[in-house]
Amino acid sequence: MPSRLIKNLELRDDLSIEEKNAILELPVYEKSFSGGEDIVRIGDEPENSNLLLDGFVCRYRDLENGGRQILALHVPGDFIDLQSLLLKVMDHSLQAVGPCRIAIVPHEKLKRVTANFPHLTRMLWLSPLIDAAIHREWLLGLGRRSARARAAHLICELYTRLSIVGLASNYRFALPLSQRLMAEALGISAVHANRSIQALRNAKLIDWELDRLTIRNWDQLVALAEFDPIYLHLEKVPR
Amino acid sequence: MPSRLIKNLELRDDLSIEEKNAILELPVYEKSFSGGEDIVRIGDEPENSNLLLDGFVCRYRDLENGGRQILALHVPGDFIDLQSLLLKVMDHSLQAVGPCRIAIVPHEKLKRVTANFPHLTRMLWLSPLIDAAIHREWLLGLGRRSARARAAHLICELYTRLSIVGLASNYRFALPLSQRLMAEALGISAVHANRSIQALRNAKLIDWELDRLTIRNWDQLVALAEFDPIYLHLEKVPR
DNA sequence: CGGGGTATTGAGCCTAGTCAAGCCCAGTGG
DNA sequence: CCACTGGGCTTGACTAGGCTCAATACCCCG
Repeated sequence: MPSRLIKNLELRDDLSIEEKNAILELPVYEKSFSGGEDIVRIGDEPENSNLLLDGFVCRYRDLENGGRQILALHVPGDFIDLQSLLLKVMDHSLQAVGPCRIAIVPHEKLKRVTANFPHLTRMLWLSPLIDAAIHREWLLGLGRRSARARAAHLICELYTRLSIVGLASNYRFALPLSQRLMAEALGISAVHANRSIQALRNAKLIDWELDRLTIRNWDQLVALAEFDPIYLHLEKVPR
Repeated sequence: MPSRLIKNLELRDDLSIEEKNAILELPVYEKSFSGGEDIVRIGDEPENSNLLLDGFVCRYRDLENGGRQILALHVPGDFIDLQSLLLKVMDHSLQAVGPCRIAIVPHEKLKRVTANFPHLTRMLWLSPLIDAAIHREWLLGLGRRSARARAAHLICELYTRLSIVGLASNYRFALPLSQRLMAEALGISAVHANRSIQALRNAKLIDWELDRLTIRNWDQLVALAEFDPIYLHLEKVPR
């Protein structure tokens, strides 16, 4: 259902009828993955790009010593590997975090869109550009923020991103990450992730039981994380 | 001189005569900056994008506690902020590392290119996509590599990127970074950067005196860094 | 009831941060 | 020519944040 894509793009700029039709006419087929399954692997040369419909997906890289770093987390509505249209060879892998559903769009069709719809093309390119902006924010965190602040920042980011696609509200959302995955995203060990999260709990900033996370003090969480959503580029402006 | 841009794009795919002309006809004006000068600041809404002609530029972000993280380093030939064409508001700052020269291209003209030259447009979008790929590689490093491996990796990356634009050869190149900047890029303190670099020197992997860096043992440096240039997407293929 | 994955807690260690001092070198001004 | 200054590099000593190993508890599910 690329209608999810339309809704997502329209958060950032209006689309014309023709552009919406062009999206709706994209021949997509859907596919489901279960948690832990790889969707695309490093070294692959995909002929399709994937739109995440339901569930969570991460990008990751492994190191020889067994270390693994989660490079990005994706929420429903994200075009998770549009970049493979131009970059050809995958430089990282994509994995389903939990059960998820994906719409597969052939590169060939996307290329046709780029030939006929310049503005829509720009709108599609927003997605990898915002991914890059999020990468930069994570770089700042991994380089300079404390483990606690990084955890707080990730929670702020996920809450914000889930809110705009209607999957979070009232400071509550379903967080399908194990502490191990959280640790892999934050660049720390699982043990330390546990302690960092407990610090947030003890400071009464969050509750997190099973997979439901509740933010108990948004302002303090934002302050601790130095979270500023500017990097998510949520403004609706002509692009 | 956008001819530098043409040369750079042609590393990754051929351009037609018309496409080259379209680039050459871009009205650019040049500007020089001295080391430490900001080129664009976080929060700005630029109406131009910048092509780096000479010198080095970094992207960076500051934290309230005074910490600063360098998010990316750019070498001559890089289109350093094409993303501002779509993202409108800068989510980070750009600073000249040393004296540098820049070609300024109005967004309006670039937009016209995207309307008329789909393939050239895709080629231009390569630049921020490769930036994102480099971001991901740095994320892996900041999250999981040791300080020494990170330093080694940065050296491998810079050598590779400078080689393809003719600014490095025979395992030697001009490295205009102070150890403080190196530390800010690697996400460590200046003191620790010093010790990490000395470790590389003592292991006879590199020499680094003044601003000339010599790689004494490429293979070992690559092995220590687990450097694989796949993420630089250097293949020349139809895009 | 048993097993696997996940969360929690403690103990000891090590990487990297902080603070501080000294060094070298280039540039400046007397 | 020399004293002075400031920036970058180097080193030492101490501290702290985060890692590893290990044991225990927990919970879901079969």
